[in-house]
Amino acid sequence: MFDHCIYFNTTALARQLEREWASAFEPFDLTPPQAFLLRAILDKPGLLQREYAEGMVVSRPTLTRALDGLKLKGLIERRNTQNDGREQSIYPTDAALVMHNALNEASVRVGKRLKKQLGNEVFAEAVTLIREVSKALK
Amino acid sequence: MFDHCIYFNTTALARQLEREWASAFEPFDLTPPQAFLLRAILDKPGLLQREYAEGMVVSRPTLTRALDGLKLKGLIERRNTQNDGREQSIYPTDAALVMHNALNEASVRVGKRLKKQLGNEVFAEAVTLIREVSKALK
DNA sequence: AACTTATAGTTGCAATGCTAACTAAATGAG
DNA sequence: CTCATTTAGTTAGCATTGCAACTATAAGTT
Repeated sequence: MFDHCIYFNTTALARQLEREWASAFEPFDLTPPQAFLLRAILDKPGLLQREYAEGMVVSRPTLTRALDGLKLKGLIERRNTQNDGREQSIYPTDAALVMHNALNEASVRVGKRLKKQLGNEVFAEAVTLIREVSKALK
Repeated sequence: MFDHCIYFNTTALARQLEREWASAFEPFDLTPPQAFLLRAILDKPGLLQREYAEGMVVSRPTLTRALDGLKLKGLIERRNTQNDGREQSIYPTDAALVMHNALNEASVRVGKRLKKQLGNEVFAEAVTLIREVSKALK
């Protein structure tokens, strides 16, 4: 019934992908949103919360709670910045640094499996179009 | 950083689309998941909860709760089936029947707007590819 | 007939996400 | 300098979602 509906098909796909990446990150005891945020922090440490929220395309309240989760697991810390009393910079802890490569590789592995199943071209085309739709909505 | 990641881009798009459809269904006081489920029930009334769950590609617990919401709004009712004491068939109430066309049209309108922005071809191609990825994950 | 297994639906729990409303600090205008 | 506005981050409240575990009924086995 909703075969041609972009909302229906995209949200369904998002849920399926969530499951795939969840099992990929399970060995790290991280959910996909936590793992992706941590990867972003490991890639570019020391940014403001606001900046990570923008990068992850989530609201600031969502980011606050995602960081709470990572903090609880001892993977990040918040540091007050020098100049501005409102700001907090985020840094990975040593425990997080250790996971850096394995985390990225676990994610890449899932992607590769999908690419193999779909063919590189179809996969790349899919990502491109998804991004195009996303861009059109901004 | 996650420009080529299908998980990242799909979940981000799903959240954007959620917002678009949320505002489309706001006049009906329905969230997108509620509205889509109701549309499915209006289109094919009298199926089992299990069957709607399959159709919507959500788990049965999720469907139970979505129906609870629609029930609370007086839009559906659960009827015990004749043969099997475990089963419940779902029917729309008169209040729901009245909304049928307007509901579908509200959804179509959002789709049309997006199609216009993207071009029919890009839009159709996007949906096709999203479905292909989805299928590959089954 | 008695016992095991499968199926329909529900409930508990946890995670993600948003909007609205809040605190605290910085900036800008008069 | 004072007051209004903006910005960074948090908190409250709600909806969606899934997994695991549960109840109740049906079906299949011995």
